Amino acid sequence: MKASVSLDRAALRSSLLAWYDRQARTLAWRVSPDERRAGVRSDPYRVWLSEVMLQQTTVPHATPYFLSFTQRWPTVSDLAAVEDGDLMAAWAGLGYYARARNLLACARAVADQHGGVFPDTEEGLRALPGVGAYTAAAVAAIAFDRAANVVDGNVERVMSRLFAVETPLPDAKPELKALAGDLVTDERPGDWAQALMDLGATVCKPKGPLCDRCPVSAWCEAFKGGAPETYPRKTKKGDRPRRHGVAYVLTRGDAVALVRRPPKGLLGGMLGLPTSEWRATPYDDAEAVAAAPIAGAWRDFGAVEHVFTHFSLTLRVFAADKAGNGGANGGDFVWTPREGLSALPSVFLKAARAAERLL
DNA sequence: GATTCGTGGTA
DNA sequence: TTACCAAGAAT
Repeated sequence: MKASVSLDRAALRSSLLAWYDRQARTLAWRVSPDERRAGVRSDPYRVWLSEVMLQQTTVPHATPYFLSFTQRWPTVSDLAAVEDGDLMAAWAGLGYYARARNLLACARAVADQHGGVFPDTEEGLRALPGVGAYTAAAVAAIAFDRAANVVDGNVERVMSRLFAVETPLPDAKPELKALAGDLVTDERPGDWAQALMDLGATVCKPKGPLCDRCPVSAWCEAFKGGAPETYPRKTKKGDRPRRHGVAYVLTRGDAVALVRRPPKGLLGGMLGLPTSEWRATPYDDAEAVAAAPIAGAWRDFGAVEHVFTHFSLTLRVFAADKAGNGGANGGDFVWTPREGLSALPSVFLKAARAAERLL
C-alpha cells in the first residue's frame, strides 16, 4: 500500500515538473531556463518583491510595478533608503497599502539588521515584516532551494481537486496544506512550487478548468468524479455593506489640496482627498457642504462608486477653488500639482476625475 | 479565529 | 449589475 502511494507521488511530480519545463512561462521576476543554464541565480530581493506584490494581486496588475521598482531600486539597500512618501506614491494603485508600509520596514530590517542580505531559511524570512507563511515558504523555495511547503490559493484549489476534498474553505486550509506538504521533496523545490501555482493559474482555473490539458488529471479525484469545477467547496460570503461619504476637491491654481491619511487602517499612510466621515446613510447637499474641510463655494460634481474588499462606497464629489478665499483655514493640506494625483489610491483618482472640469 | 485591508478583470 | 476572484498578512 505504502509503495503504491509513493509511486503515485513520484509519477505525479514527474509529470507536473515535465509540464512546467515545457511551458517555459516567462514572468518579469522569473529566471528562465536559458538564464539558469547560463549561471544566473534568482535574486532573493526580486523574488521577495514579486511575492509581496503578487499577494492577492494579478500578474498583469503587478508586473509594471515590479519593473518600475526594480529599475528605480535595484537592490534591497536602495529600497531601504527610500523615503516613506516616495514609496507610498510608487505603490499607489496596487492596493492593500499595508504591504507597502511593511515592504519598506522589511527592506530596512534586511539592510540594517542583516547586512543587506536576506535570511535564507523559512524561519528567518517569516520573522520579517509583511512576510507570512506563504511568502516565507515561497522565497525559501524559489530563492534558496529549500524544500518548503508553498501554499497559496492556487495550490489550495489544486489540492482540493486532486483529492476531492469535501471540507469547505476556509476550514479546509489545514487539510489542504497537509496534502500539499506530502508532495514536497528535496528535488527542485522552487520549480515545484512554481509549477503548482502555474498549473492553478493557467489550467486548474477556478472556472472552466482545462482538464484535457492537465498533466496530472490521471491522478485527479475531482476529474474522475466529473465535476472538478465544483471544488474547492466553500462557505458563502455575506453581503457587502454600503457606505456613503463626500470627497472634496479644493483647488488653488494648478494645485489640489490633499491630506496625509493616518498611518494605519484603510488606505493608511497614503495621500488622499479630504473627505467627510464614511457612514451608512447618504449625505444630502446641506450635510455635504457642512462637512467640508473649509467654507467655500462648493459645487456638486456627482458621485463615484468604489468597491473595497468588505464594503461598497458611494462617494459624492464636491469641488471649489480657493482663489479669493484666503481667510478660512482648514488646516494642513498638502498642496499637490495636478500630475501628482497619480500618487493617489484609485478611489480618490476616480473622485478627482469626476471634478475634472474644474481641474 | 474572525476582521480588516484595494483594485481591476471577468462571467 | 452583481458576484467572484488574485502568488495573503496583521491584528
